[in-house]
Amino acid sequence: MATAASNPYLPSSSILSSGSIVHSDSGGAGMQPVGGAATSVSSGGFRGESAVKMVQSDFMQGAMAAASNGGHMLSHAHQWVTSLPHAAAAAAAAAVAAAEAASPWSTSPVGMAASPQQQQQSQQQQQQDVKSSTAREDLHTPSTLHHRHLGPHQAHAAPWGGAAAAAHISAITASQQQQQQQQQQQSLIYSQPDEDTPTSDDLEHFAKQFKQRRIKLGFTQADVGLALGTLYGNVFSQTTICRFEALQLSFKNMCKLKPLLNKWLEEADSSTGSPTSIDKIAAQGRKRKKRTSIEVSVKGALESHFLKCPKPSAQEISSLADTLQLEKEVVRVWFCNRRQKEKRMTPPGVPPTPDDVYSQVGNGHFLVDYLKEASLNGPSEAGDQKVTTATRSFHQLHTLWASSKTAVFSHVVPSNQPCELSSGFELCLDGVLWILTVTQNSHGV
DNA sequence: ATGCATGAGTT
DNA sequence: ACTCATGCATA
Repeated sequence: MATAASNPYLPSSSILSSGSIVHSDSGGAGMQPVGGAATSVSSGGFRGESAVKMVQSDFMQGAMAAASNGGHMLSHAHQWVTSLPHAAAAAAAAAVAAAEAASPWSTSPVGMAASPQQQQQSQQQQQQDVKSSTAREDLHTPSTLHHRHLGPHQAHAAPWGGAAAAAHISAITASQQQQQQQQQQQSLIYSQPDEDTPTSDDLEHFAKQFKQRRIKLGFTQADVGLALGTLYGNVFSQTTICRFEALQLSFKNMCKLKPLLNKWLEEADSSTGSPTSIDKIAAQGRKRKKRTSIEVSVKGALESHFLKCPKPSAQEISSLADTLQLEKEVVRVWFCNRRQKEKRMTPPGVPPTPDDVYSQVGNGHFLVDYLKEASLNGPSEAGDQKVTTATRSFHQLHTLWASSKTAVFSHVVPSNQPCELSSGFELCLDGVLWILTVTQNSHGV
């Protein structure tokens, strides 16, 4: 398509000037204090607001998508192809065949005509999600939400709102319809005895338990992925398993995978011996475009734009790409991924509560404290002990912001272009706009 | 564990 | 051109 295929990507080196790129990303992951920090942070915010339980039943789409996943790798070959497409193709083909034959979802354990009772506390304003032109009115879930003190721009789409809104299963029964709009803020969720569509809490719990058992049984995420392939014909990567455990998939996606993982779990649980004979699937044949590493400052600029406009037009993307000296395609993809990130289960979009705002950032301190301290220090001069605090707060802040783990930090936006050695960030807390600036040796707020 | 990427399916 | 499910490659 018009996407990658047509673009003459540079094999490796220069996408930007030169050494400017490299490193960067790691900010989010690498800087996390301890392994699992990300999880705890996100789940914390999640639970805090968990009055909203989401349930939904349409995973059809997901199933279809999954079914096709085995095939995409053998579709075609091109510029980046450099390695053995054959073996891979064969393997893939086999996988596809298996998948089609098995079609685990045809007899899916999950209720299919279930209740589309999900709704979200969304405030999807200019969001597009309204794909279900046919089915029911949509959920503009209004009033019930907390307001967000982020005045200006749009609120980000609700975490799962997008997907939820897509609910199209038409087998809605009158009785079910009504409940949708209500029960949001109520923790009272009728939980059907059956394991129909799980609630977000169910998923969270399952994921946690799954991970625990998996580790106890001595399996790696990759192992599970492969096992799923041999057992049900659908191979999954370590990445996917990882994301499942970390609740970093869309709600719908989580629902789709849960049954499979659950099966695996049961099986692995019982057969305490050597699992099935799984041979590794050869590495993929088709070579991807070299992963572009986007500079922090550039990333900040992108983030900034994203907050203003999550869905820039082609034109805007072009100019933005031009400004940042990035390929248009890279920018486009960045936005796509960024949007997708907003929709993951780990709730970036949950309305920030005061508690969130004052959430701890480490060392027993609170973010706001850091900011205040920093502000007292004022636009300090040289690097002293005092500045250290500000510095650290900034780093903390930046780290959290970079990883976008919580709603609070997602409001932190870079405010200026990286033409110099300084970079600025704005943070809106309780209606107060904070602007942090960092320069070479001094740090001011 | 996560950033950038691909591709099928939609709109 | 977008969304969504996924994953290679990498920090």
